[in-house]
Amino acid sequence: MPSTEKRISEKRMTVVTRFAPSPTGFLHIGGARTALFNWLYARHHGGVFRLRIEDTDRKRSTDDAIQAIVDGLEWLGLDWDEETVFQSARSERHAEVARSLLGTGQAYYCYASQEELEEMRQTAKKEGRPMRYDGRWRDRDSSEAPQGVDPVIRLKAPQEGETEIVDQVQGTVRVANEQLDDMVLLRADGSPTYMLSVVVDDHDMGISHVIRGDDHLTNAFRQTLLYRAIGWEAPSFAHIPLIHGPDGAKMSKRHGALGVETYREMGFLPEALRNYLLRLGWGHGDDEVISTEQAIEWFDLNGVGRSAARFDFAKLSNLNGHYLREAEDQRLVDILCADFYGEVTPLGRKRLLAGMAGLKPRAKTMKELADLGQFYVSGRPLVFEEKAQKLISKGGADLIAAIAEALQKVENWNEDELEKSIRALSEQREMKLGAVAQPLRAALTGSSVSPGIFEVAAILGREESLGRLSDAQEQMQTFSISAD
RNA sequence: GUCCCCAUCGUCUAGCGGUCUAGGACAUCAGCCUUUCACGCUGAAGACACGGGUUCGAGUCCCGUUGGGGACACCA
Repeated sequence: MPSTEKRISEKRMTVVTRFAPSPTGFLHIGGARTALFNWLYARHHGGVFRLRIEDTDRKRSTDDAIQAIVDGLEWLGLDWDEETVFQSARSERHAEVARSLLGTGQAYYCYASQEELEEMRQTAKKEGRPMRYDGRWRDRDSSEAPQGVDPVIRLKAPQEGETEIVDQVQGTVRVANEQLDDMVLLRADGSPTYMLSVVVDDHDMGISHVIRGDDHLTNAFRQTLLYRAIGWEAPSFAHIPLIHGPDGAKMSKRHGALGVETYREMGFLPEALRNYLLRLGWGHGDDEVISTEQAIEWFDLNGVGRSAARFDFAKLSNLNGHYLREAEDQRLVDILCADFYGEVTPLGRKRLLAGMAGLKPRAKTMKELADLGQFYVSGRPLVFEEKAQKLISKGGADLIAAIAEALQKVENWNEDELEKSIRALSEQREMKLGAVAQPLRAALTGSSVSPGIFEVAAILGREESLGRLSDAQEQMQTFSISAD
């Protein structure tokens, strides 16, 4: 009723945002984006980004999940400020606020049973009314309370009028108070509900901006009512659209959402995921490739779109390929050895590093990069892919021998000399260069696809290259004689 | 069922009344490059959901329809 015209003056207060996941599973992609937006908003404004673990549901919360969330945020490079708040540790404070509301008449004890509540929902549904608690204990005296029933504390919410929130993304949204019921603040066992905890914690933590998923929009109304009842000023809300799966439905743990660690395992780089997530629902003109530094400078709530976006692996892969090409070779080698290969010898690492420039542009993910570079770290003899076997068989033992012979004569084992030698051989045999280069590639890499073969041979070195050539020669007989 | 939100190429989006014969990116297709595969470059195809208004003028504002999504716990 108070004309909500109260101007939220652009005060110079510090921006404090938070990411508040419940540790019931991994950090999924939607949560990661919410965290990213909060982080960017805080960093952009030189504010504070905090982490709060909403573990009030002790039955479903696990330490593993907390660890997964922390690991996920760290991997993504989203660092938070100040100490992490564990909601479960604050239940006494939450209960205290609920009780104080009892004192001011803004809340009341309710003794309704589960059965009664279920019945209310059924009737409401049947009568086409919103499914809500009917307020039967609103004005009843506790003296009427049934014996042996532990009551819950409910908020005495206004039943008429409407509640409005001015959302930074969704704009002004109002809902009739009739739609909102007297929500439970404190459970029968004395534990606080989510709605209460969130409001108290956000207030106590000094959160100025609540940026979260769209699915919380209706909660914002209830929370607004609570803020009002307590007499606190509500933070600024920004409800960002959800990420949908390729099928257009909300991504959830049940529905296609993967933990960030899975993206890591699939070979995506954190900076690529950050860039992709940023562009999912946020835009800055035609800019696509946006560095994190640039993102901090540009990020802004009014760049956030209002409609849900579908997750698209193809675009993420493309972006990943871009960042892969930009990445330092040494870093790539380190990731490969740590996450994708088993034991890698120092020599293998050296070759991998030397060959990285040629490998990089051919991969979109670290996984692909790992497969592509496998031949640099594998010991002899190589396992030959089917296509490689065919290439070698087709060329014939004679050709492999000729190649080996030609290479043996190369004095300076470098890319140029090697190329000259093979070109000469192909001319001499009146063959196209490819007809010679492909069998050579197959013998040196075990594959039909690789970086430039002379570069590969140069990096592998004379001894290794000739060794692989003779391996191919020896193993030829064992190749399934698939003429084609 | 009730309430809320959304609606531009297949996907992500630019567009904040005229400069839109609607731009970019990914994906797709064609070509160039080439020892393979990529990378890179060039080009092609491809969208304002529909219907009413408002206005000199609407992708841009309003209403409705349709379609999608979300929320309705002593879960968070």
